[in-house]
Amino acid sequence: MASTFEMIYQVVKKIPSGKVATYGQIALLAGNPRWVRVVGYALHVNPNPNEIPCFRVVNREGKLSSAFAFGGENQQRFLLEAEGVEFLPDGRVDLQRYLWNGID
DNA sequence: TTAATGACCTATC
DNA sequence: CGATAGGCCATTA
Repeated sequence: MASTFEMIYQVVKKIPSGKVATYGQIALLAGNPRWVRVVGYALHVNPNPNEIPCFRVVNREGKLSSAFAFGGENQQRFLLEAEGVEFLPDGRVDLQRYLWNGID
């Protein structure tokens, strides 16, 4: 079924390793830039956490939301660091270098 | 069917 | 520069 969630999941799964994407970027790549709310909701339900790396999805500041119920916020940082993503002293991801361009 | 909520973003004061 | 309000879409009650 080609629902909005499916496209969102597709984009999230398309995020290459060692890169991060913002909700707005995903929404834009999914088809509509106003799905930022839906993206958050889609990742909230997260039916396939093993296929959908929600830890690679960050907000506009490069930080993850407080409701990260995947295993803890440390888990997100740990996974991203394991992929080679650097973190700023503020606890945010260096979007300037690790933000996904939308191109594989 | 209407109303309310949400892992957001942008604009305005 | 910091905080507040509004808006968009889909899902749930």
